[in-house]
Amino acid sequence: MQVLRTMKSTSDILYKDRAESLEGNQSGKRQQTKLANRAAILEAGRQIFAELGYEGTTVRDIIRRTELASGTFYNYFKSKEEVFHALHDDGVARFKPLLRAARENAGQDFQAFMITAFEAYFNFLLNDQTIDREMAAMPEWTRVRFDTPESLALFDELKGDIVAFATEFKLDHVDPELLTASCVGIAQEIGDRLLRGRIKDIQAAARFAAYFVLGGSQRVQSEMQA
Amino acid sequence: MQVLRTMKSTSDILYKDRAESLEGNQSGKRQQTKLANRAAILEAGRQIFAELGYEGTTVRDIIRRTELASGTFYNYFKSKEEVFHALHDDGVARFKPLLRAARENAGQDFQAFMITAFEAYFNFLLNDQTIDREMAAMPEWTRVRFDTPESLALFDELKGDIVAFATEFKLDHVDPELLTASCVGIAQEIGDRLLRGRIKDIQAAARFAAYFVLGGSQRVQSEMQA
DNA sequence: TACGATGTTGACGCGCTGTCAGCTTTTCGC
DNA sequence: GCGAAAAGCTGACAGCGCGTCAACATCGTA
Repeated sequence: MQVLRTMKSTSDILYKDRAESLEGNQSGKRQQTKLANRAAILEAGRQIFAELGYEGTTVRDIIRRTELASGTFYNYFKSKEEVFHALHDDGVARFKPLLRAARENAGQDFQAFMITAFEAYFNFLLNDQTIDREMAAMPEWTRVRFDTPESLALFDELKGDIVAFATEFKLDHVDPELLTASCVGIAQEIGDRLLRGRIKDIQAAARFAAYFVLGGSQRVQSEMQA
Repeated sequence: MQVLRTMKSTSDILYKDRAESLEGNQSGKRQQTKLANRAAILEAGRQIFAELGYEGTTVRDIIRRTELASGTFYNYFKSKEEVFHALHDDGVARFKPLLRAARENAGQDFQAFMITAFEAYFNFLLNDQTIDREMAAMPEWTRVRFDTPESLALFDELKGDIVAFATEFKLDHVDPELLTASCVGIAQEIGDRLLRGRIKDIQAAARFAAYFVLGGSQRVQSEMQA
């Protein structure tokens, strides 16, 4: 049985939009069911991953939460991994504009950019319906981390921004690769602690991270040119 | 058939030592085979994980590389996850003394401590027989990350060191939790890029990270007290 | 309406999981 | 040494998830 009625407000619309952009968007009944099925699988996946963790969930668990037959799953995704990647990329796509906004609003102000960017990331992590959020909050020892092309593209964009500011501020002895890596590492590790409640204050954390990066870059610059 | 002859130089001796410290160490034949079996499973696990990745390997793959029967595996470990954790903790245990040495040698010199610690970590990552190394080098999108109690203990020790230095240098407005998180994040992210060859020069990376942390801490201190 | 195209269904074979009754080896008391 | 008991190894087995595919249902089209 196909799924058509199970359209649930926010996230499904997102999935649908994304899917539409990938395929031709004639709106025959065929196309509609395909979209609805894809959305249903993704939504089910999101729920199940949040409940059972990545390792714990099976393709069967996901498909059982929909009204589809097991075989149908494989018309849409190759594996649970692919579902997770789709959900992850979805999150990245939603975050991207926030990073862009941070850049636009900051103008030439490196510090403002950093503060806004970190704060946007932390807020996103805590408030958006990211799968990563639910999973990081789980008390497991074994975590999964994803480096999809989508994430890597985001990192590259960030690196571009950072290089631009670094040039502007004459940080010519600061390796952009190392600097970007550091920013990402700091964001991830602090983000993780925010998710687990070991750190509470988002704004304080964002300011910390921003000042840290600024001070760090300058120090590297002065030490390296010596 | 039990395994006794398969003793292979370095790593097995490690496993054996660790296991011995856990159990009573009478050296009856029984005890000896237990040690050898445990070591054989761990060594097989190390190999298979490196070949097939975490997700890709099964308990059967591991046990098949030893001369033991499938049921025997469960006398030693509950799952492949537990094998991985044991291997991981093994690595942590080998790294710990390196961190201690860095602290001892540095004396009151924060900068020296940071440089040595980062360099020790990066060298360890690249040269020691860590499973994490082999796995990070794999071109996968889906990675695993482990936070065993052993790792967490290491982080705590690091945090202790950092707090000591922070006190010494009057960085009283720098949140130790955030600072430690940043150090760990930087180390991990740069370490990852070293493993994948995106960054080559270990010493340069270590100096970068150290100066970055020092400059970052100072900047945070001055900004936060303002 | 009728027919091809497209998509769905669920049963099937395969491989992995964790267990357990039966067997082999070691230990221990005498 | 010897024999019984304890410890531990073994591999077959039931249960389940995986990915496939022939049969079936539904849609698009003339």
